[in-house]
Amino acid sequence: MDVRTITRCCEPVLTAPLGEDDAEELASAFKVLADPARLRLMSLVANSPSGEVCACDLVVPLGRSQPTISHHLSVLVDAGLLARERRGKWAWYSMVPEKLAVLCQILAPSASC
Amino acid sequence: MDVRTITRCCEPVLTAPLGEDDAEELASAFKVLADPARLRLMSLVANSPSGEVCACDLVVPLGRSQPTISHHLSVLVDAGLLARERRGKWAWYSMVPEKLAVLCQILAPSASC
DNA sequence: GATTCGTATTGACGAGCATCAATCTATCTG
DNA sequence: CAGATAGATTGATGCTCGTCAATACGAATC
Repeated sequence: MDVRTITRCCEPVLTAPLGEDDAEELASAFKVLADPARLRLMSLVANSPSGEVCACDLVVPLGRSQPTISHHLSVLVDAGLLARERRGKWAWYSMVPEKLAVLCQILAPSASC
Repeated sequence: MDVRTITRCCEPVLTAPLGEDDAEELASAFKVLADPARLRLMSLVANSPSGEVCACDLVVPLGRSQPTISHHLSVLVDAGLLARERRGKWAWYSMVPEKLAVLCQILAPSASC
């Protein structure tokens, strides 16, 4: 199972025993969400009217250093939860909402489909 | 926001900016899921025909020591994801599926409701 | 080309946690 | 009560990771 490639609805992991490899992979996906700074970053991007946010506008509201913000943004991009686009000196980030829905469906398929 | 007390549907955190305290709490909830041993334990309980599993039947399939299994089960119970019932010498565990659905709805409200 | 500015990377430090061995607690059975 | 068994707790260890200071990279401007 590759969490990052699952796209169709209703792939309920909790309706079949989970092997060690699959569990490791799914745990890695949740690990990305298990950090308050990353959740706040996603929240700020998700609530931007334009649908994207400049990295330069994320350091102050988060209250962390610039390298820390850059690190968390990279983790979110690597996980496929955010998309990065460079424009000149600035980096703009936008949501990839499908990834969240996939994790949701894995957890609670009965609630979604 | 108290993740463990939210019961109604559609409480989309990602449609409103997330404060540091709320983010910390939500991150803690995901941290519980961000471990392969705990995911496998939940998977085994969720797939039990009787709806409950004796702790004595979880040590061997997980391939971890008895104290480690006991530790993870306690974490899951404390998070409200599993319920524990003692019967004599044995401890039986069952799912509390509502908690998973709550996390799902927080993440991807549009997919569920 | 030199400077400036935004972002990414590197290295180091400290906290948190998954794990196990040893021990303790509780319950059942002679 | 004594022994046995299931589960929880304690203490220690090693690893992961969030964080920051310092630095490197890249693009725009002069």
